[in-house]
Amino acid sequence: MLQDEPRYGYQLKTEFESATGGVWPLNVGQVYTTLDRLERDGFVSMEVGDDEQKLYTITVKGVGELGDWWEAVPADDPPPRDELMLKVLMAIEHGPEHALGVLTRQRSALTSLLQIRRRERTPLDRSPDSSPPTGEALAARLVTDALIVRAEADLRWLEVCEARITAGAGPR
Amino acid sequence: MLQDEPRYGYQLKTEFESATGGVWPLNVGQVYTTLDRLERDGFVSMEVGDDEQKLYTITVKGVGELGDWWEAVPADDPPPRDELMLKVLMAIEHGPEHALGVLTRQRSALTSLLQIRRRERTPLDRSPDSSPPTGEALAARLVTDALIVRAEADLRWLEVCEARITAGAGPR
DNA sequence: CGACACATGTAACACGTTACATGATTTG
DNA sequence: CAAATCATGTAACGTGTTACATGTGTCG
Repeated sequence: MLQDEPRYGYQLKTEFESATGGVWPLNVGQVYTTLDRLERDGFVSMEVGDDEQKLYTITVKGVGELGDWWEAVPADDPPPRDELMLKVLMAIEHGPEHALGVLTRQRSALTSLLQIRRRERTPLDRSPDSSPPTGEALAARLVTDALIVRAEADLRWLEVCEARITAGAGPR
Repeated sequence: MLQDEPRYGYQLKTEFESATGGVWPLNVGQVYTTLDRLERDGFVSMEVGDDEQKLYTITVKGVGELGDWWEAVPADDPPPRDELMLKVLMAIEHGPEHALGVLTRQRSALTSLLQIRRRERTPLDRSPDSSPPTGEALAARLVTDALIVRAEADLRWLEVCEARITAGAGPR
């Protein structure tokens, strides 16, 4: 956001929340601690205006870092410790029976969660001439879409796991 | 793991790594700090054997907590702060042109990453009578599967984002 | 005999996060 | 005038993570 133009701390909070469709509430305090740390590392600089309020500006170093961030694809080596994966792997370690129990429970929980999310997904593109969503509505919609797509992926993965486990444990 | 039977700290490290197919290396030090914290919270208890070595046992309280964990589906409210989502939403905030650039770059990066992973996926189920993978091999395979499925989901999502943005910015 | 696995820990840091405290300005 | 919004911060905590230090046993 600072790349756009300098901002106040509080402003960053409100704009962040509107940019993310209100799904990610942000404690203001965290904005200030983060800004302090960014300043410590030389990524932003701060100046106090006549009104005692603090304007934060991104530095050259900060712009460079940001450029890298825009390009970077979220790292994967080692793969991020994911709770679901961990849970399934540990369940397997615990024995196939236990693993199957955990898997089916996770699967049914995820299925109903998915249905809820599909229903929650704002159905705003009914008529063909309705204007596409913008701003906060768009952001909220995209987040929901992402959560749905990810849940579907997890579900598919759980099915793969079940298949592999029954294949390994059943007919042997 | 402790639910199975009491273990040494070092043992937890090695077993964790083998249970996760070697994809998640674990600093031993972390095992001990974590065990200390678990003991502090009353989830495990420790006793020193005659050989000066420390055996960690799960407590009743710990078993209860673990039971909850097995059942729980990874929380989602508010949705986890995800780097990719954040990046896309911030790119949109920055303007459609910038967003499209970021999106296509992310998409191509993810596509090639996906191809690499698909190739890396150990093709061990060639012959129909080969025994299914077990232990470490199974774990490693499942992790790869998960990463692939998730990457596919991210890719689909990126396409949805592109569609919505071009629909919102192009013909308007 | 030297390297490696086994085994245990400590100190320190960064980061995300929250609870709390304070004051100015705007608006119903 | 009271409540909400704007605006700024601090102290503290928990956790993930690493670097470092130390010692025993075993095996080629």
